[in-house]
Amino acid sequence: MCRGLDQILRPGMRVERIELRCGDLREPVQSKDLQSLEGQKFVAIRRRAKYLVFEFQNSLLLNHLGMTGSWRSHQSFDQETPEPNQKLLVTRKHDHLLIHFSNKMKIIYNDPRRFGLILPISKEEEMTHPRMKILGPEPLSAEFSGEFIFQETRASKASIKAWLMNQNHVVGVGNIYACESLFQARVRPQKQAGKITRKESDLLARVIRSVLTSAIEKGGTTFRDFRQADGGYGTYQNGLLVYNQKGKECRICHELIQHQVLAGRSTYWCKKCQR
DNA sequence: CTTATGGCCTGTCAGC
DNA sequence: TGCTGACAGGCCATAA
Repeated sequence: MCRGLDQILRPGMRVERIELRCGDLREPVQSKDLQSLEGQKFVAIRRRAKYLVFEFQNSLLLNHLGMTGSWRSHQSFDQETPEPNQKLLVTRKHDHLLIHFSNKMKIIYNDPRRFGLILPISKEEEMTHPRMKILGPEPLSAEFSGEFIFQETRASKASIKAWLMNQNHVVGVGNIYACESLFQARVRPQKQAGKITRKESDLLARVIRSVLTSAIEKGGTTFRDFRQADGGYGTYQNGLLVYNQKGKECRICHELIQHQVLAGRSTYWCKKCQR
């Protein structure tokens, strides 16, 4: 999503108007909270954990997609042939926020389940905001290593899967990627985090990097309505080894893939390959 | 303090 | 076909 938006948004584009249609998201947001963005130039977009960070001249807009959030763009005005061929702006159900730029480009935030978050903050707050400061290291950063996992899990009585999915420990590892990583590292999701060995920690760090890198390359995992900014689908679901594979044969040992709800989330594993 | 659970929402799918 | 219930990639308030 970040890459898709980066292709569309150009530094210097000015926000003409912010149109909030529904502020009833994870945290309520009101039009007046977003008003100061109007008139500001767009600077850049980046990602921190599962948040998109829109950087403008004087402030930031954080956006978490939750489970079903997505952005698409709309060029409502054809510069070459203005009046007669003007494209109508077509909006859809669950379009909650529209950012209108002065060059007639619009980006539209759509989120059926409204688990997403729109949060305007100042540039100074990026590191100190309660939602930001609790976040663990990026899994693709140097800070995230086998040593890190081993040290940080010593006192934990939670399952390794719950530990990995806790964004305070390491960010970006969601349910699918936790299942897939644990399979590749041959570690059972139910294993107590504090009992993970140093060797398992090293392997886990390596496979998490490779799983996430591969998923990013493939544009993510699409099941139902998760889309990229261009409306396309990711293809990571085609290579899933355990997630959503209940009752199918393990690709390594042909044992049937197990399923249970662990820490409230659907969990898949191979009882023979994973110890 | 840590960990587990239920709930937020709407849409989709399988099964009847 | 239409209905119902289960379930969904995240997170947080609350309970234990």
